[in-house]
Amino acid sequence: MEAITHSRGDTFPIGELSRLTGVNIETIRYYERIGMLPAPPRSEGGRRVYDHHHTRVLAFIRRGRELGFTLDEIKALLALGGPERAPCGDVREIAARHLDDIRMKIADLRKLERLLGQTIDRCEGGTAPECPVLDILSPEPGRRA
Amino acid sequence: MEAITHSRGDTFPIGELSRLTGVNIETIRYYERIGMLPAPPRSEGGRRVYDHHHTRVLAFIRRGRELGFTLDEIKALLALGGPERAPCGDVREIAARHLDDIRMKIADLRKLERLLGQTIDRCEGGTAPECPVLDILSPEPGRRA
DNA sequence: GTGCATCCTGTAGTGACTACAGGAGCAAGA
DNA sequence: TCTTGCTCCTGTAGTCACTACAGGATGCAC
Repeated sequence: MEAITHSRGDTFPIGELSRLTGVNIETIRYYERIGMLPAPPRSEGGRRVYDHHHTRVLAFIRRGRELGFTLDEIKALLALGGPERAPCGDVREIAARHLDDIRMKIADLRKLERLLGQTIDRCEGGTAPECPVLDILSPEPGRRA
Repeated sequence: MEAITHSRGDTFPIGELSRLTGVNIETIRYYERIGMLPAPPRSEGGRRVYDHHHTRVLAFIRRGRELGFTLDEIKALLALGGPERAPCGDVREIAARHLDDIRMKIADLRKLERLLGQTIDRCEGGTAPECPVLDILSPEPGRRA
């Protein structure tokens, strides 16, 4: 009463993997090409045959990307989380560095939010000769003629 | 006692424009190629000769990029802020849309910050077989062996 | 057996740069 | 005058993380 598309219960083609993980088919093949995702076995007809393991790895990659990790960072995490779950400290370091980045990004964006918000508030619409939005971008506050 | 590099007081070569605005030389040429920055006149030897106007436009572009506008948005703003400072309402709309984006980005990053922060806190370092950082990425909370 | 969805490979495009090769111009010093 | 060395030129290719498309093969249901 579920998963009718699976041919043998636990293997499935690329389209199904795509549906399961929400990762675009083209992107899956791209990941394989650049070595992010292990190349799966092929069917007689040459089609990729995936199993649950691929779903896990791909979901991991996807989540990592959503969290803003680069593919290289994710590759490192995957390697660390591999066969024997090597030094957790290493994993932690990657994550901590990443957290710093995130905090800086947030700080920048908030500054920007304030600036842009205030500026828009000062804007009346219409065809005023002095537009605060354009002025905040201009490095020279004085010159408007 | 200043600006020795300027040959004639108010015109200067690309390297100087780069220094003045903090924009990479290659990027300046790139902007010219894609029509972001007006092509300057050339010297006899074929070198680009810039003046203060270019500094202003380029600084505008740079600031816009720092604030996260795309080049297309900046192009639109530049057009709007052009010869006759057309409808300020249009400018406002671009900026407002952009502000929405920024707010969403901030919200996302904060969620992420919390998640990552909590996870790292739970991490002891060492070579523990169970690493919370790797687990937050794993879609299956149960499976660790 | 026919139609059609799904899959395959390979290439090229995206945005916003950045890097490099290979050469020309230019200014200052010996 | 010549040389050194910096700046500049064009053009092309690389980056990241995809995305899109062409042109063809496969697989499955009816």
